[in-house]
Amino acid sequence: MRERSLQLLEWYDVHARSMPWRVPPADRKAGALPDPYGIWLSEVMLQQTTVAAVRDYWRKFMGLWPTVADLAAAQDADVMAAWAGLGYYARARNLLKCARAVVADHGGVFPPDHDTLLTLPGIGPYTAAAVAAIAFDQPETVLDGNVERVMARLYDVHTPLPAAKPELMALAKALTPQERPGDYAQAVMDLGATICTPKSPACGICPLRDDCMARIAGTAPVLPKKTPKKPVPVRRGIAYVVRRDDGAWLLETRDPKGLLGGMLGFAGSDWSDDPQPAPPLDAEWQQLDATARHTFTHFHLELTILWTRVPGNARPARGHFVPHNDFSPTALPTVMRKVFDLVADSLPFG
DNA sequence: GACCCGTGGTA
DNA sequence: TTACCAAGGGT
Repeated sequence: MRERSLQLLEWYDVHARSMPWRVPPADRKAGALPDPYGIWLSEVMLQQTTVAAVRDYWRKFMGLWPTVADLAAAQDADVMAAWAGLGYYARARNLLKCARAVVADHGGVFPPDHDTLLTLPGIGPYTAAAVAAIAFDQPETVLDGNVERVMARLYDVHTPLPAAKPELMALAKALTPQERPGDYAQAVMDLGATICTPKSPACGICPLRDDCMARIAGTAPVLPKKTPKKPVPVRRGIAYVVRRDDGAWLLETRDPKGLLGGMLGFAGSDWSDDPQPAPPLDAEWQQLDATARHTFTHFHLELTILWTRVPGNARPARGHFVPHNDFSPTALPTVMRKVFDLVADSLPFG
């Protein structure tokens, strides 16, 4: 067991990917550790999200809020706007809750142990282990999609996910070394991301190829097995775009719970098989030729766009007018950004 | 365990 | 174009 983890660490010493939040293996071996705040921020952003998508957001957040105390003191709307486009917006809401809990309950310092980290909002089993291992070099075992795949192949596990998780966790734990656990955690994930990939794994250049039971059995490309997913339905809806004569846009902050919770958006109907009209004010609505299409995790959405212009004395039943100069489309979640772009492309007042 | 929750890249 | 997939967490 120890042999395999050492092979992986030697591979990582040469092939570690460079990331803005990462301390390279040479520096860690010399005793350097990363800022726990930056590691926590990166791990939350990386939940179900690719490294490529995270890089710029991480830099932006570190520039706007360099410490956990800065983030804890930020306005909710500013954080949600900065997160716009990254998805899974409950992460941003929990990010703020967590930062404020660290300041209020832990003296503004991230706790180093797994069990205490686990009590914080937005930190689950994976992120608690990742922060403990990467930021504090604790011998915790991370189990993410990469590690699941590497373990399933290394030991030729055919039990489908997610039922296989306990088994894969036990295998991953047995492989975790006491030396350099932080580098080891990152090494397994780098291996999964670059060599032991979901499709067409590069077994020929894998540092664990001689030990890999799935490679020997020829089953690596079909592992890990997964229980089939349900088909995603199509839902429809109506988006109402209102432009006031002075250029202001009618927007609303969505309910903090549920889909796109806490994010800015245009007023709209429900999203369902048979959406009911729900205009935010009385007006002569014009239908846009184009339809906004967007796919969420569990359904496809087709949005009909109705637009209108209203005078300065208009009083909407829902939402609020945002002056043209205060409005930034980048603060919108992607589906609302698509609506905005279609309106801007089709109408003279874009 | 089941379900909800975004987005962009890739084949 | 469709379907899968990515450093998961909350309920």
